[in-house]
Amino acid sequence: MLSQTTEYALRAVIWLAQHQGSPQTTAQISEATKVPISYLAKVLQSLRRASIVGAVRGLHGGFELAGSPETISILDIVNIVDPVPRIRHCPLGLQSHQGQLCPLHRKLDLAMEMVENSFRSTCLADLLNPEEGSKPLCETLHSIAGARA
Amino acid sequence: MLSQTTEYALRAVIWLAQHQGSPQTTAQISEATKVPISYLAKVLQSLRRASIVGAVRGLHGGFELAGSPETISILDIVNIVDPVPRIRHCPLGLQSHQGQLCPLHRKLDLAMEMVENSFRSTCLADLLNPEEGSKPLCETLHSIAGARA
DNA sequence: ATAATAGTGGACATCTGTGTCTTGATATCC
DNA sequence: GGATATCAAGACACAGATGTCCACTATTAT
Repeated sequence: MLSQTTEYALRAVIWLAQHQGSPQTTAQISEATKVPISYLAKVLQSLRRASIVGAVRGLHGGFELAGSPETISILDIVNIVDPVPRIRHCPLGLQSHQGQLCPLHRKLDLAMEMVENSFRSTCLADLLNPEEGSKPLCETLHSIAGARA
Repeated sequence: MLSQTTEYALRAVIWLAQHQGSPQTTAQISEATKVPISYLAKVLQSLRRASIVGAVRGLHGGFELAGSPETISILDIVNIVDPVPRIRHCPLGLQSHQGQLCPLHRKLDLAMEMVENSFRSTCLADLLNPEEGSKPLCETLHSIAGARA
């Protein structure tokens, strides 16, 4: 349903959101988020081309969030690596009922729409460790963040 | 998000729901639903093993719905061919916060839960051509059904 | 019985998502 | 300038989803 790549991309940007100000190397992000480093490099390239993250080359370089966690939504990330597959035309491909989906595809698309809306309404800031809230982050993201702070 | 196989399985069972009483051959279902016949045969086998459909062998054989369209939900079908991937444990696999998801995965799982609930609450009968309603089926399913009736 | 119809099962082929590796480009430090 | 650190890009490898094919079994009609 959600691709592995989507998981990876979201973990990476959340890590970056937690470490704004200092560029994070691919190796650092990989260690913290448990994403295979070679593959993470590719995912980060996609995010850079989409201007979600910025890259700083050379010593002390790395990646950093291009915008603010308040203005980047989950959907922004998802749309880059693996967009939600909305159903716009009859998948059987016939001509009649153009723009008019059958009950099955209407229902399926409605489910996709719900997912899309859910993703659109959640920004990265909503996913950071809320000090007031009672919900902890995943151990890795939390403890490593704490250990290095 | 939804696999091709899921699409195929749903098209097939809806066709069967529209043709209760007379077994439909793989060839008939394939033609009507535009699913590659060889692959459809495999999908139908999965559905048969799960007792969603019944198979009648030999001349005048085919497949027929095992239950009634009112009692079979979309989720029943989806669960057989490609279940909705709920997130039950932290995908990063660390021990602490067991049973406690981080905000990211809580959010993602919530989206999956919405999809699952939507599928659970819709039965095949809801997807058949509602004579009272204004929403037509996809052309193929509709017109071929009419042409053969 | 024989032939025709139709599902069953497994091997095989193809394509895409996932993941690795190597080489090169760019920036910093000394 | 040379050494080091780091991103950039593309070739290659692997696995699973998708799709095809064929030999086999079961049932029915004549």
